[in-house]
Amino acid sequence: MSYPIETMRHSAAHVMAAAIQRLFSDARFGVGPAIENGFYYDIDIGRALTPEDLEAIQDEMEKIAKEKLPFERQEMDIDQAIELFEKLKQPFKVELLNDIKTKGTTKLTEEEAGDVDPAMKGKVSVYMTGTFTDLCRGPHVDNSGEIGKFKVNKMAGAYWRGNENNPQLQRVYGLCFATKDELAKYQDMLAEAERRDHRKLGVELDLFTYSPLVGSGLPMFTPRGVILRRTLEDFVWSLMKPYGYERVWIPHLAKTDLYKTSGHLEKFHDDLFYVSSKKTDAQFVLKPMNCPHHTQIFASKPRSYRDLPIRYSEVTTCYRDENTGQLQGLSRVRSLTQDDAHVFCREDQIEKEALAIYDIINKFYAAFNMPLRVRLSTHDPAHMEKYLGGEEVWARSVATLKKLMEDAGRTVEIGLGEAAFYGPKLDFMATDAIGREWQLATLQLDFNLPERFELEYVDADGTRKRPVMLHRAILGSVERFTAIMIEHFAGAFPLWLAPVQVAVLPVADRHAEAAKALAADLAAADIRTETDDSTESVGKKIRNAEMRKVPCMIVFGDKEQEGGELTIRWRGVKEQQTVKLDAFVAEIMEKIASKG
RNA sequence: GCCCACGUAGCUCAGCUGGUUAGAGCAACGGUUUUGUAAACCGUAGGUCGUCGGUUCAAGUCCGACCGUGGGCUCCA
Repeated sequence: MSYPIETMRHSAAHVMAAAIQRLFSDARFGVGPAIENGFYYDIDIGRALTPEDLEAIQDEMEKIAKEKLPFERQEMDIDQAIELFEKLKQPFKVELLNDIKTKGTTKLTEEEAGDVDPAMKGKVSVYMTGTFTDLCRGPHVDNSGEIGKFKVNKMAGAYWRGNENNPQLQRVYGLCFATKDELAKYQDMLAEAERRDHRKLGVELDLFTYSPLVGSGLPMFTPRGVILRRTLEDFVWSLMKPYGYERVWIPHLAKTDLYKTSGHLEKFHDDLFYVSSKKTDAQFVLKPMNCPHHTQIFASKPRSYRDLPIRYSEVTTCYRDENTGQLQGLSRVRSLTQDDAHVFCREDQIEKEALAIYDIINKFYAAFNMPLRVRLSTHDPAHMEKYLGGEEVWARSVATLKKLMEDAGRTVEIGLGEAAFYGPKLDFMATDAIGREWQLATLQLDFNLPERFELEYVDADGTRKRPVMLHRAILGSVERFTAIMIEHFAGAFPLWLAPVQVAVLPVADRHAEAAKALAADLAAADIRTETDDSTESVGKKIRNAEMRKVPCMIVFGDKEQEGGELTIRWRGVKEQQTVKLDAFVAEIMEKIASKG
């Protein structure tokens, strides 16, 4: 008999709870759902779990699986269940039952409720696995032997019901798959992800660094890392420029008044860095985003309908005071650089502008071989009170975005009611080389900021109208994107991105001078070149270049110095190639131009 | 911010239950070698064991605070 994987994973959570109960008889249980790739259970055993405990839990689970204990369902009145779980000393379960009794659901928000089975009104179901009894809606597998292959793999603190005012429980995670192969494949993927970890490769390849004196979450980029960043930025700019984008520049500080007007102060006040002045009473903040500044450039003079669209772009750093515990390598930082742009346009221009942005996004991700998935977050027509602007404008904008994606031949997932109050948006999810998906590019319509800042243009009929604002990012945050690229390529960047593109390796001292001259020639053609004139063997120089993942090596000895041909070794390829300098430069230039 | 784990040379790691001058490999530096496709050989230097405080005759090792890093705190009976 085969079951849906979610059923197996959820059942595995029960089996784990049963194992934990055998090992720690006074354990109190929170909730234990199936999750992506496995399951977890929140527990409280009065002390911290150790890695040895996790192994013991895994062993006990395997025993229970062998015992093939049946999952037995029993239905009872809620009061009866409360009595049962009080007797079992399970206060968290009793709390859930009281919720069901008063609210009919354990869901935390109203929106999630409403899937209550009418046949179960006033009643709940309880599942028993051996001596372990759990409040559970089910369904489950028949017996504990049918939970597939599993591995208890990590633990972490988690607040009861996700609220930091509640007691903190320990969350024990497990992986669970139907077959051994699938579990092994997933574990391999995790191992591969670890091998590619940008934090590790960032140090090895000398791309970025941190300092405790500068502060956590504030990465600094080394010369090599900056080449990577700049190359990405330049590429995006080359795609944007033909569409009439212009560059602007804004300071990294602003008075709090700016964010009072935009509404961000109220919304993000805990996440801002405050800066005070001893010379004035004004209170400043480090900018957490750029849109408010950009509106002020737009507002700096009267605008005609003929001026629109106005497209401001800027690659600039923002600062957000994230919880220190949430910082993570380059992916979650306190100083993040956005490749930001804002388009101010008339409503009838939305389509054309959105199409241009889509084109830029599409071309950009194609260059990385990263497939895209698109999600359109829309308004909920039944609750227009939640949104700014009339339903007509919303319906038109959503239809425009939707049509755009359909014309482009993309299937769009619709997130009904998931739009921000100020406008609908398109999010683009890119899949990396090991199958992980990242939300990167985004395109958002904004009816709110033009309103708040009272932006206007004079229309053809002489009346003042409000422009629509489009926010868009292609790579999101440069830091996060760099991290994803490092992992996507496992540090082995293609030629056009590689910080060092060609390494010239002189065979002996007597070749060093000519080798350097060759390197200078290549550098003159804008090829990033380094010469390794250390007194090491050729084998060692090749090994070093391979370890630094330099895409192209030129071994330069007597042959090359006398004949006019170069000996080329491409990264990871044993066979060498012999070419003339001109042909080599042409080949490299061609590869760089085609993003090879 | 909260919970848990971790922090020994630039990097990767040893250092047993607290007990003499804290070790190794790679990297760096010096010398010899002048090398032809993934590691030549010899030597030198480099650490207030994250920081500060405490316990002890004695602390890298135990305790506390702070700093930093990692896992998680969204997945709902």
